[in-house]
Amino acid sequence: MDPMPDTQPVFRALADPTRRAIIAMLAERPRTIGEVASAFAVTRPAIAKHLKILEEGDVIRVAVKGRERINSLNPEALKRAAEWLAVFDRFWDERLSRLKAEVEKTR
Amino acid sequence: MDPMPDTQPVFRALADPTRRAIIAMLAERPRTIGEVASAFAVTRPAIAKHLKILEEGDVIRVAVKGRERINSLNPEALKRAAEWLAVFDRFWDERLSRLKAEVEKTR
DNA sequence: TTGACATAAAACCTTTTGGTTCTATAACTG
DNA sequence: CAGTTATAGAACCAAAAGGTTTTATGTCAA
Repeated sequence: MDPMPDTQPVFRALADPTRRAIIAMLAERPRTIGEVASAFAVTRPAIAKHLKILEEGDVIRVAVKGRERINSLNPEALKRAAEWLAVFDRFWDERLSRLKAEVEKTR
Repeated sequence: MDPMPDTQPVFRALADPTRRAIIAMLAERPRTIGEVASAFAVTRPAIAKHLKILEEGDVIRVAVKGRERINSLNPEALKRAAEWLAVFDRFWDERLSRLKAEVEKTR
């Protein structure tokens, strides 16, 4: 009944406000776990767990560089969630929906 | 850091696959709790709880009619989640993002 | 008014979530 | 090599999530 079955990990990743804030941070630029953690009041392991969940949802990609793990945003995953929601676009903006369809077709 | 603070109830509502399926059902037409429940393997109270969470996120609106509660989709709430995600659009489709901005401006 | 029906509400249970602290391990750096 | 740094990982905890069953309650229909 869920129109797109593999959206679960993404929506799960998006469910927590700290994780959404991390997404916003990483949209700016890639960061190490330590850099991300220093921006929040919670402990490093807590942030590491959030990052793992984001990784499971493919919302972030991790590059191991020496002893550092550099986390960067993978916007494609967010696109999946956005597309799920786009199915309902017609209910609140018929016009935008048509434009979107046009763009999808012609690109 | 979360660009839009009151998105939490919506994203929370969207986090569960059963609730997303309910959203899809109600997009079709409004339904009573019983009607919704009959489409799932879980019990009626479980569905009632899901509907309450959807209501808390303002994703559905409830009209009490006699002994029935008629649940209908409120797409505006989904729009809020979609808009949060739209901030990241430019990362995966620069062109669509510009079109969207245009639509917002001229309507 | 009596029974069936739609839902509410309480009590309870198990698993997951989001967090902690403490202990390792591996990699740079002087 | 020695010390510091970046992260991993285990063990643990409280609260929330998702579910159940059982018990009420209000409403419709005969």
